Amino acid sequence: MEMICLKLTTKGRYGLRAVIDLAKYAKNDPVSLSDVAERQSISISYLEQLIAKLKKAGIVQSTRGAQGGYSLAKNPEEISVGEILRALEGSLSPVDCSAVDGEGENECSASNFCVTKYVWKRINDSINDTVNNMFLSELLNESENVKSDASRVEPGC
Amino acid sequence: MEMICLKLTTKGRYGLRAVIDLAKYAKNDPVSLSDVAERQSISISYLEQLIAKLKKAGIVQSTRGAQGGYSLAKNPEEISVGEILRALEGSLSPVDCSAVDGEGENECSASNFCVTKYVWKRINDSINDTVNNMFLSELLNESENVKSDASRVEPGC
DNA sequence: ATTAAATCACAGTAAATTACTAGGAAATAA
DNA sequence: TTATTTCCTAGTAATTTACTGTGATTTAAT
Repeated sequence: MEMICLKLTTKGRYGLRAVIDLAKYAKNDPVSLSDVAERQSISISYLEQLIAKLKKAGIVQSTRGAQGGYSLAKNPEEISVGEILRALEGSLSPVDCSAVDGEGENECSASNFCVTKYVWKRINDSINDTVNNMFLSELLNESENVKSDASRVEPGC
Repeated sequence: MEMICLKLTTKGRYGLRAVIDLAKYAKNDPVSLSDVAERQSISISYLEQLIAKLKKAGIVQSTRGAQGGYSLAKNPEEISVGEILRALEGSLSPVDCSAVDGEGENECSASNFCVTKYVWKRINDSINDTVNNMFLSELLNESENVKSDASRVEPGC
């Protein structure tokens, strides 16, 4: 299984905000990226690139043309934070040693085994356990516990 | 409490290898950085910068002059992977929103609360739980379960 | 049919970060 | 005194990030 890459870049941060925005505003009709961009203070061009990754991963769906836009492709309880971040950030491990995911191909040979691999694997596992078990629905609930528009954020958050 | 930054850079990767190297080879006398550098295939200049961070953090100690070098400043069971990585990588959170560590100063105001903060906090907590509870002694044990020199690694691992 | 609104695709680019290298000063054992 | 070592600071090439720009394609509304 693929692993996510941290520290998170704007791809992951902005992209997650965009997904949350869609979950809140695209319940009936799709919403245009310009709407999302304005609400989230992200440029449309950049958002386009992020949403393309999300679409490719089957997280959002699009309708083209006027009055078109984007909406979620699945129910919020079926979308994990893990799949969102992986779609946006790519499949990089904290370190680029494929031994970490146990696929064995480029794995360090037994005669040259790395202890540090053990560390990266433990870190990876804990990150993935966390994000694969957090679902968009949980975030929406969290945001409703707060009075104001929880999808609006300070720059950098 | 400070949080570590992932994806890990060469600072964290090389630095952890250097600490493991010291744990294995500097049991009696300090070992010089040139020895560590050769064993680990890392340039001395670069290692000097990394070891300076480790010294500042109280993880290693130095003896200057000829026949000098470095050794651990504490017992392996007292040195967590978390403190090693934080010393090397700095205090960055996955995202640069200080609300994550709960210090409150730059915290997003309640009227502008971010849901995403909740996500970063959960990720941070899981990473830190993991690395703060892994100790150098555990890595040394792991490495002894493998026949060959476990502190030698492939480049990139 | 035309137009306006939207997705889609791809190329380029300034700024920041990473991963080093270089040069030398200071300390100390032999 | 000399060789060996830590210590300190500055510089720099390569890479990555975080965008912007241009334009084609699709479609609803008029």
